[in-house]
Amino acid sequence: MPEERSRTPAGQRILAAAEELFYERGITAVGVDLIAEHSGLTKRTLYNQFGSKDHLVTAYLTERDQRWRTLVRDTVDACADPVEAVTAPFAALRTWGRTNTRGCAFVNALAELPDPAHPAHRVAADQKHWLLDLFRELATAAGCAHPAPLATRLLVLHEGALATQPLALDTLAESTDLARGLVRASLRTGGRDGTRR
Amino acid sequence: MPEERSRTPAGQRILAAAEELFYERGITAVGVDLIAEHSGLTKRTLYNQFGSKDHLVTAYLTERDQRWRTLVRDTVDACADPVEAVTAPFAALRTWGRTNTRGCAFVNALAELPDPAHPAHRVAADQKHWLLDLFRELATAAGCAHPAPLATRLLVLHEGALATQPLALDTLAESTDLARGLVRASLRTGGRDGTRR
DNA sequence: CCAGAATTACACTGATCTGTGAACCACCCA
DNA sequence: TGGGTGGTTCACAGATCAGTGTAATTCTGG
Repeated sequence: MPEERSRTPAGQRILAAAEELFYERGITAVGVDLIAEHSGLTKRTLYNQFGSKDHLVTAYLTERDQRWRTLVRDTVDACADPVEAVTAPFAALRTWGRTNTRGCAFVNALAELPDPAHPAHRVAADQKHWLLDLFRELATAAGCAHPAPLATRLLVLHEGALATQPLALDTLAESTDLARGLVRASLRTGGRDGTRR
Repeated sequence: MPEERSRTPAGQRILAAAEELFYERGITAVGVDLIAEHSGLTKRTLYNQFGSKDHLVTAYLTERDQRWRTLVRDTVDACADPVEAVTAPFAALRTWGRTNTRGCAFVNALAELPDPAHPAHRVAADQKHWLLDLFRELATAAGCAHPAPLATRLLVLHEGALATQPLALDTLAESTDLARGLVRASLRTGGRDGTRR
C-alpha cells in the first residue's frame, strides 16, 4: 500500500471515483469492479495502488477529511471578526452541503463498519475531536472565559444540522442562528450563561 | 409477506434476532443465514415469514420505530408539568441510549440504503417528522406562542445528541440543558427570543 | 534507445450472498 | 382419523464479491 505521496495519476482517479461512489451509494454497496469501471481504470491497477478495499476505504475517508478540514480552516481564516469566526464552521457547512447531501460521510461509514478496529473509526473520531478542539480554540480566541462547554454545545448543533440535512427543513439556518446566540450569550456573561453546575 | 398481525412466534424470534444484528453490525453486513442461526430458526422459515430480506429490513425498522415512539410517549405522559414535558424526549433518549449505543438506527439505515424508493426511507423520514410534530404540539401545550421554530431547534439538538453519542462526550446532558434553556426563553418572551426574521 | 515502472487484458479462484424446490415432520383441531 | 398449518432439512441455483496470476503493453526519465 503506497503512501499518498507516491500516489499515481491513475491512483488519484480511482480514489476520486471511489469517493463519489462510496459517499453516494454506501461503502458495502459499492464493489471494486464498479469503482474501476467508473474511473476508467482497471481493477488490477486499483489493487496495485491500494492493496485492498479496506485500504481504499481508509484513503477515501482520509482524503475527504482533509478536504473538509481545509474548507473549514479557510472559512475560519476569512473571518476578520474573531467572534464571527467561532461560528464559521457553520458557514462552511452551508458550502459543503451544497454538494454533499447524504449527511456525514463518517457517521455513515461507522454505520457500515461496526468493527472498532477498522481504521475508519479512528479517522471519524479524530475528525469530530478536531472540530471540538477548533471550537474551543476559537471560543478562547474570541474572549470566552469558559470555552469547553460552549464548544461541546456548538458541536452538538453542528452534528444536528448535519444529521437533519436530508430532511430538507432548513435546520442549518436554525442551528447557525442558535450557535451565534450561544456565542453572544457566552461573551456577555463571561461564559457562564445557561451552563450547568 | 404476512401482515404483522399474523406474525408467528417463530417470526417474532427471527425479527428479534434481526433487530439486534442489523443494529449492532449493519444491515448489509448481516446475511439472512446469520439471522437464522442467531434466532435458532431456519432460513426457510425466515423467507416463509418475511418473503425477502428487504421486507425483513422494513419490519425491523418499523418495529424499532414503534418501540421508540412508545418510550417517548410514555416519558412525555409521565410529566405532570407541561413545560417539562417539552424536553421529555431528551429524557427518553437517555433511557434509550443505555441499550442503543450505535447511534440512530434510521440514519444508519439510510446510509446503507441510498435508494430513495426503499421503504426504509419513508419509515425514517416519518419518524423524524413525527418527533418534530410532537415537539411542536408540546411547545404549544406549554404555552409557547411560536412553537414551530422552537420545535425545529429542539429537533436539531435531539439529532445532534444522537449523532455525537458514540463520541462518549456527555453531549446528551449538554443538549438537554440547552433544550430546557430554549424552552424557558421561548416562554418568557412569547416564543420570539433569538429567532430570526 | 533502453530500463524500469505503471497499466492493461483477461481468465480465474474461492467465498459469500439472496433466494428456491421439494420432501418430510409435528402438532392441533375438527 | 385426517387435513392443514408451520417448521425443518438439505441441496442447490445464480449472482456477486474481493482478490490473484500472468503475460503483454504503454509510459517515462535518463
